Amino acid sequence: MATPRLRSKKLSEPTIARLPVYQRIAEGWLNRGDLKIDSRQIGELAGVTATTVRRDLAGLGSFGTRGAGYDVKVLIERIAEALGHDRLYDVVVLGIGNLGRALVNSSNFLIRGARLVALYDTDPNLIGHEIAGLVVQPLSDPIPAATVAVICTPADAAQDVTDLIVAADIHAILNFAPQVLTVPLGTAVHYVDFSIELQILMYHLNNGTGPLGGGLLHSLGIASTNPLRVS
Amino acid sequence: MATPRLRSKKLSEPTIARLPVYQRIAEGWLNRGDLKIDSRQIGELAGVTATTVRRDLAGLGSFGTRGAGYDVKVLIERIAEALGHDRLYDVVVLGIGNLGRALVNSSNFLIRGARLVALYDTDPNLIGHEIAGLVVQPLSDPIPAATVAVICTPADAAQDVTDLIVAADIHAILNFAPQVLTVPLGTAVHYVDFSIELQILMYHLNNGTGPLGGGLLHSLGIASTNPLRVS
DNA sequence: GGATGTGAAGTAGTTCACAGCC
DNA sequence: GGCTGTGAACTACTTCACATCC
Repeated sequence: MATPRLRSKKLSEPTIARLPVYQRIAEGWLNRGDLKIDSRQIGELAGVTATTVRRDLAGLGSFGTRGAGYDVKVLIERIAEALGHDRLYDVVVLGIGNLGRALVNSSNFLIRGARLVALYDTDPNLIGHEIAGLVVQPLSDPIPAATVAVICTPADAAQDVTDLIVAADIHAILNFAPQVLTVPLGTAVHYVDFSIELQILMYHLNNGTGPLGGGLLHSLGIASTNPLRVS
Repeated sequence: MATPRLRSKKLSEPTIARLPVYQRIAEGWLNRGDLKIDSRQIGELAGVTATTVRRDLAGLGSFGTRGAGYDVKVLIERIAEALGHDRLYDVVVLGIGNLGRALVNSSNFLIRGARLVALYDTDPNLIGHEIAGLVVQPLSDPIPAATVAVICTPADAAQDVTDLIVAADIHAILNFAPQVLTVPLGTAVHYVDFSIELQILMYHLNNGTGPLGGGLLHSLGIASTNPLRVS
């Protein structure tokens, strides 16, 4: 058996969002020389229950050893496979302002499998300059048929840029502009919106869910020094 | 009746994340002079169903008019109330690299109610410089008892900075560093992680859920040009 | 003993369908 | 007519509890 090359049937959306966190935890563990980790340890560090961790990982095929936990290296590898890190992804970034520069220069943004292939902007002062090893191009240049486009433009430019992206036959967009995009059916858009994150925190501050309750457990979870529940 | 000052009992986590999107849509509507909007229109622009919009808004008290929709101004105001925008939030930002600068200079990050009160960094070249109207301070300076702390440091500095934040009696943290934080029970941490967003898109690219399926409908939803389902 | 993996139960969120009101 | 607001049905996710295997 041993789970064939078939990309594990279908993972739930929350699971997909947690896998990169588990992977990062495992990498930290590996760097410190630990070769085994169990679901309780992962759960504590990720801010979720051990059961959730086991269910998530069970979805990638059974590779844990009962009584011992998971082999850290295998864990990292399995998550990489599940997320598709074994393929190569060409990424273009449009809008090289502060945010765009922060992203392309960040050692954490482009993980294994992702490769930056082009940068675009409209600012004449930026065009021609080399950033992160690439020369910033004007938006009038043709956009290559990359895998993922990242939008870091101001909100009012985001839709125009999106139209260019769609015309370039790119079907996945990561949008940092605070602007809902209109795209043809078949193009995936994922939104990252800083102010929304701040507003969610603000809501919880007002309603005790956060500071007083102690168990926020958001999208990616909350870590606490008393990881073991009072039970 | 008319919903008293009581902060609407309790909103679900997904609802809270959608409200800012509705609000932004309403603001765009208002800027274009439209004073009425209905749940179907909001839903199309936000990438969710009209029913979901109505349920979300019903949680803020019944202020829609049957047959007509919602008054845009009232809608904006009600969401602001629900999210607690009528209070004042002091925000400190720690780590003024590219990302920190992008945030504090962004017109979208600090919404009504949020006020930037201090910036911190360790880089001697930055300390003393004025950014976004504030002088960057060294981390050795005392941190004021603000409402929210935003961490934009590299991953390896994040935990140290967190300890300073906790010592300063701040109970809400927005963390942009790719690092799970350990905080005392009672401190809310919300994570924003760019590489995770990219990885989620990559997963969907591999599994057809995104580009081929057409209906991603992520955390914040996907917009499509054919908003009406083929039904 | 100890930790995985998983049916079964529980909980949360979404969608349906329609009564109620404008 | 049209659109809101909501009980009821459904779907998705999490947690419990335990059989299973090292």
